[in-house]
Amino acid sequence: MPTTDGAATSEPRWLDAGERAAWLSLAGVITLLPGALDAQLQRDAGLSHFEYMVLAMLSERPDRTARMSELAALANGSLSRLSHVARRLEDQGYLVREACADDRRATNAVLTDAGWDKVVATAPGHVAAVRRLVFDALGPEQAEQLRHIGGRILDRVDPGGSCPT
Amino acid sequence: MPTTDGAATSEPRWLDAGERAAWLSLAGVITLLPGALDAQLQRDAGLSHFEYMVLAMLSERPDRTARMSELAALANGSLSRLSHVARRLEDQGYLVREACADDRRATNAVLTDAGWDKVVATAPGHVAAVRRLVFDALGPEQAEQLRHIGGRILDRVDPGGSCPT
DNA sequence: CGCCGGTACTTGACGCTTCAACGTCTCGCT
DNA sequence: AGCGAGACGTTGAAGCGTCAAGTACCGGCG
Repeated sequence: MPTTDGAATSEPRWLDAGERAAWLSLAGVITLLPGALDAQLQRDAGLSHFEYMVLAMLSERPDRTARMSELAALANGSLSRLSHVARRLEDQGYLVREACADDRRATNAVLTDAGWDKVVATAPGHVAAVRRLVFDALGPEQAEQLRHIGGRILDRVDPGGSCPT
Repeated sequence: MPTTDGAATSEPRWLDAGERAAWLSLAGVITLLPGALDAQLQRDAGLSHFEYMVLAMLSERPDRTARMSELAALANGSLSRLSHVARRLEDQGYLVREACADDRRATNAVLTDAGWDKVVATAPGHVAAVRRLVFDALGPEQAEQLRHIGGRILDRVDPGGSCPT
């Protein structure tokens, strides 16, 4: 396709060797880490990583309740994606959706007791996987660096992200 | 995540506050960055990020040729995934698959001239997106840290990774 | 009061990835 | 030789995410 750059297609600033290496590792991480996480959760709990995030985020809200759009933002997913996932989780009895009294356009997702138990049962294995795949490979100062770097990238990718770090 | 363990699992080592923050940003990055990359490539070139990786990796090989399994590893994907994608790319004329003479189980993927042109036309926009989303947010020393951290995580996630650093 | 733009969410269809099964070929062992 | 285990790649079905409507509702303005 023609190079549709708003302005003239000026010669781009290519990545130098270090940036290129950094990019290749990051690209590897973003394509392989989700699969590794999903594999552990699927095997041990029958959940996808996104499903787990939904349940986990909900478990930390007051009353274990959140609006669908709020929950979608917390889990880093689109509202449509959450809607599909919420139906499946509701079918499995892990959460309930109920109309919101204040604003009848809105829907509240509420974690059931079964959902809470599921999170409690699933969290240890998931944390172990995160530790094994990520933090076991890093020293404390690298974990700190990761936090800053991840935060900065996240600001670029998702300018409306909830928490500034 | 609940701090009480009510399940039959052994007490795990939970993430401390810093690790938790680092993990939340990394989780955000791995769920949102792929979509952002795909969006740019899809809009400007009609390619997914994985398709682009396949073409780009192939373009850097001698004779613009690689075995399917080799190419799958370079692009960080499964052989099955590559097989489906290669069929689509072949239909679009960007590569050809031909039987390998040495080992008749194997298949060689070869980038066509059209495929080469596609990479040349697509690369600048893609590099610009990577720069905008990642490196513009980081200083040189952070890029260096990212390279190390990414490499270490990648070793954990994909123990058979091709390039030792 | 009634309309109109915008918000909140849901739904259905389509495309892509995974998973499991298969066909083919290679190599080592007897 | 011939056999069996394993490597290479392809295929079809099933599941999940995205996209583009569609429904229901709020709030402001004429």
